[in-house]
Amino acid sequence: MDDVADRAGVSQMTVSRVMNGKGYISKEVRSRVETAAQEIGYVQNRLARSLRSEQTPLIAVVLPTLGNSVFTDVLSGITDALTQKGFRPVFGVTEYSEDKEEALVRDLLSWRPSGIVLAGLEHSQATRRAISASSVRVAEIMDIDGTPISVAFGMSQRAAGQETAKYMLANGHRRFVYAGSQDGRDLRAAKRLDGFRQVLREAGATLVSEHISSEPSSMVEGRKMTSDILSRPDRPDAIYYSNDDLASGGIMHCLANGISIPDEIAVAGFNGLPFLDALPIQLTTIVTPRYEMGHRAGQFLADVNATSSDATKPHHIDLGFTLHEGETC
Amino acid sequence: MDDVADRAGVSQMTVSRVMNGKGYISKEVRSRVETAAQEIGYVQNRLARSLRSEQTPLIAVVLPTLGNSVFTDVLSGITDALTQKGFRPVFGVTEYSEDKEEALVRDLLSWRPSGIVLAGLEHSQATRRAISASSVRVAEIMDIDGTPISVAFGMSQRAAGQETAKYMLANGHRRFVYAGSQDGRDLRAAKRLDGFRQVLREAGATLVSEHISSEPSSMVEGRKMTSDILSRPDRPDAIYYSNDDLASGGIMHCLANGISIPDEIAVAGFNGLPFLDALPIQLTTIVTPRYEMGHRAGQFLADVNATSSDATKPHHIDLGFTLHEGETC
DNA sequence: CTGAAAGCGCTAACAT
DNA sequence: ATGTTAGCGCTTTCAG
Repeated sequence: MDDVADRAGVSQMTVSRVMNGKGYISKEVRSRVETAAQEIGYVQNRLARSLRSEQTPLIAVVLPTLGNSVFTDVLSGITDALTQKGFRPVFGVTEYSEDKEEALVRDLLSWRPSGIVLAGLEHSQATRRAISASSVRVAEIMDIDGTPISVAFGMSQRAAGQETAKYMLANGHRRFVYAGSQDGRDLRAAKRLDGFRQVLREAGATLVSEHISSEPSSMVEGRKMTSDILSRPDRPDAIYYSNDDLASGGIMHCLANGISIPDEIAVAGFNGLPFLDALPIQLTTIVTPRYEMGHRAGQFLADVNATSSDATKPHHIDLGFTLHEGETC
Repeated sequence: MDDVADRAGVSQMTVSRVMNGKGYISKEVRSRVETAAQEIGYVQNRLARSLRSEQTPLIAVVLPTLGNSVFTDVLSGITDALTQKGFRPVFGVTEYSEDKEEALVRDLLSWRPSGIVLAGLEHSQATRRAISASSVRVAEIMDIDGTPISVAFGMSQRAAGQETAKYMLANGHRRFVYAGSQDGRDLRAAKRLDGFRQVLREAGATLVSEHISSEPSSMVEGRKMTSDILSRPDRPDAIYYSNDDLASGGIMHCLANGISIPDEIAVAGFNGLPFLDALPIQLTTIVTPRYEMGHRAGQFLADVNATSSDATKPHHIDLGFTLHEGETC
């Protein structure tokens, strides 16, 4: 900056003001400084700026995985919202581990980000402490069943499970199987299953069994699991999958083996991923506002005007979901 | 840090050494410092650290989009490699625009990252200048057809197109249609098409037409395009899609309309996405090392031992690809 | 409208 | 094995 100042014949402070568009600068000086900066290829050092000004345009983003399009959709929403306001996401993945989340949060907080995005509402005590000690603004996403640290942008996972169960029951199905993945480490899937179970119980229907694969969810895994489920003696009349990937794998299994859906077996998924529209048969699923959850969280954190240390008490913003009836139930 | 030092009864410098595990510290002092830090909930300020030490564990990542699983796979590879070595990705998306890439690179460079990942080999003059002026280490990914700035981890897009064409020709197809998306802004898809065309020309086969949708690629879009293509009078006997999303949409169209593949129409894609394995029919495609390209690039940039300002001249590392024959040709 | 001085929190370099 | 000094590049604050 000194070099630019020398070259433009002004003080370093004036250069700073020009670069940041702050304070009044005569047009003449401004253009001289801009030219000088251009000429020597000056690039601001944001580390210094952020250190001194005690604020960074950085938002920490902590997600369970990048291997599931659900989170890349969310990340996409966050990124778009942030980019628009000149913020940058800096992020890490937890692989669904609370310990890793804790370490990551601690590390990311050392960059003094002005905000942090967390997935879900369940975090270790230490994570919560670290966050509240740092006074970053927090946005939790995906879930609203529980108490947020500050603001949660999400939907009720439990209600999604309930609504799916109700719809399947309404269509006459009585004997169910649940198919999930990730060893059940996905807490939100667990909440959906919980809601699903509850409605079944109240209706006197049967949840024959719960299949939880240890693999990450994928179409291939869904196809495999479905093959297993359908080859057992206690064949159900409907399968509730923890998400669309698994469910569409199930559809593929049936398609490939001439099993008629929903006559021989009904299936339902969760998420409402775009590719479902391309399948030969429309999957019954819950459409979730993935991009929007990320986008809203990003907007919230990038909003400079919002009260910094929210005096408002923890609350959630329900972005809802819709049941896509489809043809598989 | 001063507070920690006071509490532990040592100098600030000692705290610094403990926090960073540098230099010799007696066990006694170390534990005193660690306790003190714990007690007051001390969190390093990496801005200050990076400013003073003139190095950051930050890697800038610039990708065209997050809306295509190809790039999220790559990002996943990058993230894994970086995380392992204590680096953090900070990133942005260009939406396939060179101008946005330029602005993004400039902005990200202001964080003084120690490395930057760029997609493809084509960048504006200004982008190249900004990068070379900053002395960050650069890794380009995806493509190797061209001259990298420094090191490229990728595969030959052109060769992929050529190999696909050869395989399809070998299977007796003669009249082709190409189906692409993104308004052709995807330069790598363009290179594949180029290789494809060339082989066709040499073999005297016909490229009946090229359909380029303005939408981002997706299964739904692929299904739509296929429907269009097959309803025209000059029906081809094979379709080469710019990627698997489009191609599997084509498969879905055929499946839903009782069109037999490859008898009535042959199809081929590109990428070898995992979900293909779940489809009722195996798509002929090129399997690309997406995660690996990201991972290798990440490892390279996070490798502290590597020569900083590579004296070595620009080169590429060919991670190759494999043709998955499948059943659709 | 512009400038001078001070200092953000840390670590490199040099003591001891 | 630990301490002292200086300064990274910027912005805050106060002057004019």
